[in-house]
Amino acid sequence: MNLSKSEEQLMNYLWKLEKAFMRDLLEAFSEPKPATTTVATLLKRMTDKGFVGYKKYGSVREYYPLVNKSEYFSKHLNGLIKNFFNNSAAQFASFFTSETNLTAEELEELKKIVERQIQKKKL
Amino acid sequence: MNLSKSEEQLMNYLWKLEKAFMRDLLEAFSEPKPATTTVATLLKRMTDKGFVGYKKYGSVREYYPLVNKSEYFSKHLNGLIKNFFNNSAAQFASFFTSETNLTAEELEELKKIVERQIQKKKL
DNA sequence: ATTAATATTCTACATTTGTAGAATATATTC
DNA sequence: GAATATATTCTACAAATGTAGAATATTAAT
Repeated sequence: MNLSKSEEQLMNYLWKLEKAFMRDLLEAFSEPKPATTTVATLLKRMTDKGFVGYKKYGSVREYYPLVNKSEYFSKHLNGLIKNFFNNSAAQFASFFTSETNLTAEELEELKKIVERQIQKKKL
Repeated sequence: MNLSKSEEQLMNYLWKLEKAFMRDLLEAFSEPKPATTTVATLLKRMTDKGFVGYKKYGSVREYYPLVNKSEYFSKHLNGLIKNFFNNSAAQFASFFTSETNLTAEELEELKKIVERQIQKKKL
């Protein structure tokens, strides 16, 4: 089961807040904010799908993510990679660096990151 | 307007084939293949959405992509990046290298790619 | 306690998506 | 040309999604 676009957006707020009451989530949206009931519906669906949990304080719920962002994201990314790059992460990486316009600094940064990864592998 | 999951899959075959008749597309699917009408419906929707064009040969159509794969993909990716990484490609890159498990060779390859990009920037 | 604000549940409904049958048009083969 | 295979159009329908009103429960404020 997967999150839909708007569920994903809400999930993002939840990841950022780490835990949140309805109020907090509504605040997170920029204008025009969706109706409370809309958010409630989404939360219910997300809960049903197993992406969101909550703790009850009286009758009010404090929601929190049940999946962590990088986990979710990397699954996503792997799907994309599989779908578009015959499952080759390297092929994707190549595409990524040429198509995403990183600045010189970002590229240097990326290079360092890669080097660090290489070092790690060598241990 | 965006492609749905199964439209995307079909689009992938079309990108690979560059141009194709109904028959070719059906062949591209692995078992269990969808019904011809299913593919036809998808093609019609994709045509309506402006992602696919065709040339008529008599009454039969040879379909071809109207958007190119990297273009489509990079838009996609940018969406993801915007959505998950506050629009920072570098942040994404960092995530990517640590989460996607590239082999040592792939990392070296990636490093070269990045270096090449850096060189390009310097010109 | 009464009122006002909020949260939750239920219900609803238009769109989009996944999937394909029926009917029809066309092309191919014997 | 009759039979067969194939493509296209039309119609259909269930599930998922985006969105929210109505009703209700709960909490906070006066």
